[in-house]
Amino acid sequence: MDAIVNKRSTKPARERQNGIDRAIEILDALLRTHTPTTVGDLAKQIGAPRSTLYSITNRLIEAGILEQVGDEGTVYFGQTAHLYGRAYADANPLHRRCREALDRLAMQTAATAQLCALRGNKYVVVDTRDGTGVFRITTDIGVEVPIPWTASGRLLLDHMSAAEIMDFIPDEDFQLPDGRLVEANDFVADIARARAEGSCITNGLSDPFTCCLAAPIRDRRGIAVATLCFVVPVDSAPERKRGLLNRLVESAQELSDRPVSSR
Amino acid sequence: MDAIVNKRSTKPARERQNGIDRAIEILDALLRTHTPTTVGDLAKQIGAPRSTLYSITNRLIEAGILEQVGDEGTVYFGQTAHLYGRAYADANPLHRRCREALDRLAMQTAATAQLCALRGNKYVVVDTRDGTGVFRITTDIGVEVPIPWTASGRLLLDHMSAAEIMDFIPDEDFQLPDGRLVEANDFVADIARARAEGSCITNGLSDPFTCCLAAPIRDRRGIAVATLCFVVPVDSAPERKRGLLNRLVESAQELSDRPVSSR
DNA sequence: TCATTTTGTCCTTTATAGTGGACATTGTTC
DNA sequence: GAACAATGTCCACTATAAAGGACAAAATGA
Repeated sequence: MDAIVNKRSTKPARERQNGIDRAIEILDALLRTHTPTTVGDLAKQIGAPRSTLYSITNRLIEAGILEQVGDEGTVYFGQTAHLYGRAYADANPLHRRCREALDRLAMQTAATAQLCALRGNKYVVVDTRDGTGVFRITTDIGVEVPIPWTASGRLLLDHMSAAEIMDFIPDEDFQLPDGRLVEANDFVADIARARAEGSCITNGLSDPFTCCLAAPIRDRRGIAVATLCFVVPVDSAPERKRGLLNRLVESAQELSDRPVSSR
Repeated sequence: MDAIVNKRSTKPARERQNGIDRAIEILDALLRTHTPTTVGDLAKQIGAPRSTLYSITNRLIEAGILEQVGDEGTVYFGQTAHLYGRAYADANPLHRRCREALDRLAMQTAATAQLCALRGNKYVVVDTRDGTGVFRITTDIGVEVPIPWTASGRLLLDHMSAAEIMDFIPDEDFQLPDGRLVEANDFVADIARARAEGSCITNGLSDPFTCCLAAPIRDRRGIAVATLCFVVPVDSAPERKRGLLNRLVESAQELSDRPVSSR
């Protein structure tokens, strides 16, 4: 049990935690499990006293950030959390434009279109438009996934040196869900190739039946801050994949800031 | 979107506040102002020491719940807040179905369609599909509005007695933006009529140029937990308003059909 | 049926986080 | 250029919240 691993900031797990830290741990635990959870379970997961969690969850419930789900004992995100999130999405110009692009892409292609980004040293799906086809591939928004499992992840690291990359990614994240190991050298080479080509494709990487196509959205410094991504069955026709990738690259370039000419 | 009214305690304004309370005050202040704000401003708004807010905002920024906006000094909601909100919206079955209904309604009618609910003793827009017409009426999601200003508000209170209603709504909320006063008796009568008719229409109430049409989504106990709502120009043709209202009532009834609790 | 586990609440203790200053910078205004 | 207003950081003090149990009640299972 990897109880108190604070991902984003390496802070020494003290014996006595700050209430805000505890609250954040609760929220992140719920995001990770992606399902309503009892307070006792939460306490176990994050290694905190139950009494502490009861008082904090009650306060968060009172504020509407959490809600009691169903009739018994589990809590999950509440309506206030939704309002906070909408405030973010509405205020963030890049995010707004990406949403429109997703709408367009999903509408035109009937494939699952996603907006992806980093969260700490993991990959997350930030937004998605699920495709309409029979093979409706869906992904949970916000669930953290090891970067080497994804096409987007390769693009999102393409401003880093090999050393930085290896330092950034936890060793265990190179192991795929089926047990295979992604070789560090291959991974670094993948990233260089993705950067050179301005896109990335993976076939049956994190899942044997899916193909991921990704294109980077870059800020003015040229750093990939997010990716647009299609998820389609791995056996889709090559020309369809090519067509999808072209659309993706085009949209992602429109969303990118124009690069700043060297100083 | 629980039926039980979200009771957000009127804090006894102690001299020394809990960190979590402070954090919630920060988030709610940002939701209220609906714009990136400096830490100093936040401190002024919620009456807290700047040093405290700096430490709390920094922690929230570290967690991604807040983000620094632009290059200077202001903070606003961050990507993590968005992920929390999406987790809520995806997990809440009623919310999911309402989103689909909004899509349908907005698509078919080209009017602005909204999902509204109570938050404490205020009315908020929870979700919206902005219309495509020339008079594109938009509302900020999550901003609290006095209940008497709205058509939906009348439906959302229709399980309360007159005394409960008057106790629930702050006196000052009966004053409209233009200074007019909503008479308590009229308001209670409005609510009774809305309940009897199963819908509510207001013309030029909170804004002289808009007409609001609303229909209630009820839980199995018959309590209105949310409303579907159209916002159109006040001078729209009566037959159009009637048609919109019919669609609204129909959709809202479909959403009321099954029990709301998630299991 | 009894034995376990889980749940929610309550209490005491003590490490510490929120406070209210001070301080040096930086940005504004006149 | 001086006067003023914000910004971000730091520090010492002490009210208080997280901790760690204890407890009854409810749920679970054997």
